[in-house]
Amino acid sequence: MARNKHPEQTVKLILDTASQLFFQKGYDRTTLQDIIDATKLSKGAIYHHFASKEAILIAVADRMGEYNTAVLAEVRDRKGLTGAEKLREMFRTAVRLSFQGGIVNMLPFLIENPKFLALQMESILNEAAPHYALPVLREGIADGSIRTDRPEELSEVLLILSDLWLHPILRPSTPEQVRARCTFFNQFTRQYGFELLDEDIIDAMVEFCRS
Amino acid sequence: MARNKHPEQTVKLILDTASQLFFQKGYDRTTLQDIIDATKLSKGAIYHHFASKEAILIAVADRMGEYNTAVLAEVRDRKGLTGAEKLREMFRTAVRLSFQGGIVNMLPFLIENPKFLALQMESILNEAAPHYALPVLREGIADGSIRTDRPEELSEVLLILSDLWLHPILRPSTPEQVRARCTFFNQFTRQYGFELLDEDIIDAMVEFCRS
DNA sequence: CAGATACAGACCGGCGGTCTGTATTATTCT
DNA sequence: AGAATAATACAGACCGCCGGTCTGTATCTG
Repeated sequence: MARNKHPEQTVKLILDTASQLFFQKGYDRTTLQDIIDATKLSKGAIYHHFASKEAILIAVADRMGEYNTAVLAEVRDRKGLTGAEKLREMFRTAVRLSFQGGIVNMLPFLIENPKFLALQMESILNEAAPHYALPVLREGIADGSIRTDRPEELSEVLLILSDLWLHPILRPSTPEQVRARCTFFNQFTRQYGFELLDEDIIDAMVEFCRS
Repeated sequence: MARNKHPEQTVKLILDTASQLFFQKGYDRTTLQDIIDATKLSKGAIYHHFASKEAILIAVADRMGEYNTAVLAEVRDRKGLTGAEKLREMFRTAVRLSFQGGIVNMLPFLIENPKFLALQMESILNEAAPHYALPVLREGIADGSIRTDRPEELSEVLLILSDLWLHPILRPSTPEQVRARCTFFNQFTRQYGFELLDEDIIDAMVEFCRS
């Protein structure tokens, strides 16, 4: 085939295959030849759709990010919930997302490939915090379910702590450590009038650590 | 010269040159040829002292870490200070270290080279928190200058927040943002009975952001 | 004088990336 | 409508360079 009628399918194939390989072996250890072999495409095909190997990585990250933010946006725009309730729901879905299917398999990937860690920090501070957590915090302040005079900073700290500290994916932890961190996190948020982690989520995180 | 009487000097030369290059161009973009050109050594010499390019990076990181922890250990073991005072002193020296001479030049380096970011997170959670912040926190609890029932978690959160969130080095920030974050951070620690950032440090951070 | 040490530098496989070629589709012109 | 032309979607040979190895050699130590 020389001119495909549906090049988007080829792009999707490349992205799917590449992300799988990145997860398995890490970005550095995945060569273009690996992607070529797995997709049975040619080097020309891949470089026709992507400018570089790193462009593939960024596209993979973007696609993941878009899915996550779409889910978060849905919660943010839901009606009939207080700010605190929305925030709780966001955390629930974020944890659920990360555990089933999605980010779970990234364990070795994230560790092996710090480039992603940096991208994630960037997306936390430039996307998730200002566009998703912050408006919900503001709602919570308005409806009285959240108390703080610095929502901007609180939104950043909440996400930094949950993603980089609390989330057990990033490092090996014992169940006790996970529980202790969750308790501390709840103590922290209680200061602002709300609590995000209930027993269900904590159990899910603990359970994940066992495996 | 074929057999040097002081090979340690060669190692130091490699480490000094490499760290400088890593800072300037980032690890990935620094080639072994760059190091060879700058040191005027041969490839054989470098691979005689280091097993790989990454081994050089790790050695550079280790050397920096050793210097930092030595300074922190000195504060930790000082006599005649309360726990809260020691913690404050640790933060002061950490900021001072990072601004004058040391980590300042790492700005593009850390951003360009996420491998270091991962190493830093590891060292925060495995070294700095348990061995330096935690004992000081315990002292503070004993002498009444710090109040918390979860010193382990607090030590981790303090360092995560200060290093990855508060520290302006990692991302561009306006003076207002820096001040707001510092205020939030002080509000946070006040909850545990102490305050870490005084006007001097905040001014130093703001000043740094201008340049 | 016999290792062991501290280099020097040619050499190599493989990597990311480029470049040219070609088949197929879309567009334009008459 | 249909031929000419351009643009697209690949294929795959090719290239420069990079990290790493390997052999050779001069100097020091025991």
